[in-house]
Parts: sequence; structure tokens; C-alpha cells
Amino acid sequence: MIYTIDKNCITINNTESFNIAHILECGQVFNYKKKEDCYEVYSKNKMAKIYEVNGKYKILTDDPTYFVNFFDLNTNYEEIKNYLLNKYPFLKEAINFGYGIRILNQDTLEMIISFIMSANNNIPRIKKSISLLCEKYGTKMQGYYSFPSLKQLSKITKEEFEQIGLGYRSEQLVKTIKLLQNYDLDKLKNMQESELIEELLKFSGVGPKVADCIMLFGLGNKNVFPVDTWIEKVYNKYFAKEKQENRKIIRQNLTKEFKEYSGYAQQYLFYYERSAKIG
DNA sequence: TTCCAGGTGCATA
DNA sequence: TATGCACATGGA
Repeated sequence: MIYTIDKNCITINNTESFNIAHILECGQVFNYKKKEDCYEVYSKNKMAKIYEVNGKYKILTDDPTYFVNFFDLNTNYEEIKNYLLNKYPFLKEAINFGYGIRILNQDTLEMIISFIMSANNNIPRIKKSISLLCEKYGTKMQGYYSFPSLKQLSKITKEEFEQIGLGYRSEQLVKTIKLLQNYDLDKLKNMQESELIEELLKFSGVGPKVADCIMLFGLGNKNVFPVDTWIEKVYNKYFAKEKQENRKIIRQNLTKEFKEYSGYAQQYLFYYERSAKIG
């Protein structure tokens, strides 16, 4: 166990597989802010402040149980990293670089909305739009705004989405939110993978890559390997005998190789590749 | 100014 | 089923 809980504080005692910068900046989550002395992470209508104190982390929150699950604190990441390192030596640099990554268990609705916004977009801009979305349409909490509920989302017009910089994704968002009315999101948690992908693809703005991200970050499915522009670069660098641009084939090959470790391997590689490129 | 970003939808063959 | 193009926007 890497953590202990005392009232409103979770203490991370072992930081070998918990680094808040790695966790937040590896592209799986957009709704957080870096403050002078801590990070603030927002999820649904909850918030946690993460402080680094004497080489440990203190996570302050009104709902420790929620954030224990959110940060996936009951999963042993040392085992996962050792498995990957032993089987795939070429991952060494990526895992050493992002040693403190954990795959977050995020809210399904929030992931659907956020990753529709992410298509053909860049991370700083996605973060900005989501921050504005919460400020304008979420509920005012103590010192922050909640992510808008489905009811709040359903009142947002296409034009209003455009005003927070969402461009042509605005219409897709309106369509998807309409489809989500009277929709049981919990049923997604009990579906088999192939059936689940088919179901997610019914949402406007959700293609194969966004569906994979929703499954990985919002439904706990580690068997998927989202292939975006960065992973395409990685694939052609480490795996491909000849240049492969068909992302469907890239995904097939990677999931076949990494199986239930796909999601983890994907995050280490994505974070390393993107960080190296943008400095 | 041009290129690129956690791609998708749609028309066409 | 596979391919190719249009699509808003802003940072680098």
C-alpha cells in the first residue's frame, strides 16, 4: 500500500510510482491547474489539492475515497512497470522518464465530452476550453467550478460551444449530449469490448481513437491502445519494418502485442514521445 | 505565413 | 470496405 488516509488527507508514502506532474501532464486529463505551491485537480463536482512535502505527497480533499479510486491507488504500478521492462527492454527510457504515471479512473461523461473536444486539437487549447466550460456552465463550488452535469450540458447551444473555442466540434457535442439524455451510462461498464466500441461509435464526434480514450480513462479498460499522431510516430520509430500510416492496423498490432498492458504502455510512450518533442 | 494538434464525418468508388 | 478531403481554432 503506497498511501494512508487521515481524515481529509491522503498521504502518498512511496513516490516511486506516483509523480503528480507525470500523472497530470501525460495527456489523460485536462481539468486541472498548476498553482504556485500545489496542483488542483477537478473531477465531476469534486476537487483535490496535491502538495509535495518532504519527498511525499499530501492530497487534500473532502472526498478521500473518491480520489483513492481516481488516482488508482490500489493498483501496484511497480509490478506493471517490471513486467513491461522485462518483456520490452526498449520501453526502458520511456518508463524511466514517466515512472510516476498512473492511469486515472475518471468520470465517463466527462471523458466523452472532453475527448470529443480533443480531436485534431492540442492539449493547451483543450484545457482552456474545458476550464471555460466549467466556469460558464458548471456549478460554483468553494474556490472552483464543477464540471457541468448532463442537465447543465443540455442547455448549452452550438453557438455557446463555439464561443469557448470549440470550432466545428460544437455541433458534435450538441448532438452527443442530446443522445445522452435518458441514456444509462452505467450500462457501458458491463459491456464486452467489441460491443462497447460499437456503442461508443454511435456518439457524434467519437471515432476509434476517442472511443479508446473513453474506454481507457473513463471505463477502466486497459486492453485498448489509442493511436493518435504521437503514437503513430512512436510505432514507426520502434516497431514498423516499413512505414505504416493506417492507424487501424497500428492499433491492431499494438493491442495484439501488449494485450491487457496496452493502456499502460501507451501512456508511457505517449508522454515520453510528446515531452521529448515539445521540450 | 505555414504547419500542426490525443481525428471524425462524409462522399465517392 | 477503403481512400481522400473538409473541417475551426490558436500556438509555435
